[in-house]
Amino acid sequence: MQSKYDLIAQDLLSKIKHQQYAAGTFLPSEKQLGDLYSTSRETIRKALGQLEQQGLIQKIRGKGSIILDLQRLTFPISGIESFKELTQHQKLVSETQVLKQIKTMSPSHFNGLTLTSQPAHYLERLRLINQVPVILDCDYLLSPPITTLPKTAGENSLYEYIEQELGLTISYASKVVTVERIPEVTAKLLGLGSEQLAVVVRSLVYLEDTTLFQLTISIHRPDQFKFVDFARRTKVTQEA
Amino acid sequence: MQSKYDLIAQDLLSKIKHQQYAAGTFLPSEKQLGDLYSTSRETIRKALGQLEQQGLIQKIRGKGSIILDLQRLTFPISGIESFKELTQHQKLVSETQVLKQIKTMSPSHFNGLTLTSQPAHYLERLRLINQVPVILDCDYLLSPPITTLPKTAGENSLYEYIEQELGLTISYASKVVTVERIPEVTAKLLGLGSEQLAVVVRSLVYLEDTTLFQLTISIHRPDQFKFVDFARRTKVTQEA
DNA sequence: GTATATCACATGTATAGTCAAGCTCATTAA
DNA sequence: TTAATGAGCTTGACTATACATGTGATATAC
Repeated sequence: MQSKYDLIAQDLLSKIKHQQYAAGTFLPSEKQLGDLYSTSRETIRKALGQLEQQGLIQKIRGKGSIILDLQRLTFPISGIESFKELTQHQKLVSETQVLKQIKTMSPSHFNGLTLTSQPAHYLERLRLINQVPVILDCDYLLSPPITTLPKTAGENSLYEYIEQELGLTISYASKVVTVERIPEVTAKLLGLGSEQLAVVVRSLVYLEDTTLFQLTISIHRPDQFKFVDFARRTKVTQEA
Repeated sequence: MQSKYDLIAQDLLSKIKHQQYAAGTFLPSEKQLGDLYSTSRETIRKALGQLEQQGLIQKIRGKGSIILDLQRLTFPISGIESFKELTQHQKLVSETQVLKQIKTMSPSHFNGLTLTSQPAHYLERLRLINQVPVILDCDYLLSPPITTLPKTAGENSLYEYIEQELGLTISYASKVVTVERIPEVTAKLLGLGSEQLAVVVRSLVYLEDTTLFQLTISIHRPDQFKFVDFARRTKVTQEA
């Protein structure tokens, strides 16, 4: 069940997308929205806080919440999204080829970290957009908590299987993006010549209870790679 | 002046960094923290919300707030940080060479967007870490709101000048990261051979009142490029 | 005419309270 | 012994209220 402020945030998002609220104009005031949705101002503020965090609106003290231009925020790979979710939003013709699916042990080193090696399902998938290979995804799905992994899960949406079928809640991820020379075998898979550079995204994905459940090495064709990010200047400094 | 929950968030962050609260353990409960800081539970919750957003803690319903491993979150280029802030956090020996500083007009096209061309200060700076060139930054600082730009601002911290001297508040940015072939001239500046790929980050940076004030093209040496991101799975879907 | 004061309204911060729901553990009942 | 219950903790959601502070327009005083 979703909370009231989640529903309001989604409703506002939908109204913004359908231009019932136009970019550059102000939303109704928090009080007015509270009356509209029959809720308190704090609940409205939580909904608006979500939209602000995602870069859909900008709150200005004493004035109101102005709607930002959505055009400038297309194709966000920021956040945690599955390939299926990503391509669906962009309405692209996508395809996934499962190259390998075996049981093995997870690597003990990742992103310069030492991890405990655990039983895992190893999954290798090639992603194509408009028949062109763009990404090679290599996943380790740790065996607790993911004990069984049907073949169809990899072909369809892995996250859909994990969240819908297994009832697990994916919570957060840390990612490291680098540019590296890749082995000739993988370069060929992506249709690249030898001695080529590729964008490598290494992710550690965690569940709600902070359990690590997925390690992913995602290799992108550099000429197809595009990463769009929205960032807010944080007040809390990271220094001592 | 900072708010109470900002101060609490910073205090908790500092205590986590200094391992007064160890990774993997739970923070005191919201009620206990409220007593500790002599404040209400809601105020504590706002502070904890900030820390959760930044990936420092994970809140678990019914249990508490668990402290995540900071080691796994080093070198975040996510967010909006100036080069100086970035290198200071990492305690790196950095240097900035101002290559060019002239008045010109801002480009009318950027990231596939059409913008209105405006008077601007154009700034070209080479960033070195440990005497090695790693980034070439090309900035357009729009003339309203940034009318005067002393030479020292570019050499020291540009954001310090904008925030401290001019009293402007930097609020948010949209970034697009791609990998591109770059002109031989710029490749030489970064110590790269010809026909080389580089990571190009194009940013639009805005003030609190949604005024665009900065356009940046940041060209990174691919072998030195590293982007670390923390992401939470969002509940609010971007689809219709 | 111009500057100032004021007022209405916007968001920001803080507090106190209520109820729901998840987790842990001890007690109880079968 | 085992299973169910419930107390007491936790966080999540929501409401109501108060006051501070920024914005903008109007009215007032000079």
